[in-house]
Amino acid sequence: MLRRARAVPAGFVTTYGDLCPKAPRFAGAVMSNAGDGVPWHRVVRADGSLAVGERQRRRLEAEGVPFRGARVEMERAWVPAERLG
DNA sequence: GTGATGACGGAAA
DNA sequence: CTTTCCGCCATCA
Repeated sequence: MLRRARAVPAGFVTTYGDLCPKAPRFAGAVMSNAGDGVPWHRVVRADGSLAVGERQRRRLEAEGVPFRGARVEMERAWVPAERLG
């Protein structure tokens, strides 16, 4: 799970549901626990909205993640967890 | 063992 | 498109 999160390249994002389809909430809890060492900012909700806050958005924009209003353009930035490895 | 909660997701109105 | 409601599995009190 965390392995996938780490495999997400800069400029792209994945979703909690991708990392843990059976318990997406659990994925979030794990990320929080993981803290640093994982690009947690590249993990967003399935609809592209952010879960953490402004901090996350800044990081994503800095990496060139396309935004549409308050949400990420999943069509462009979403990389399915399956493709990570 | 039980009940409540959460960095979520999908369906319905 | 937005707002509501229920289900999911693991943790914690």
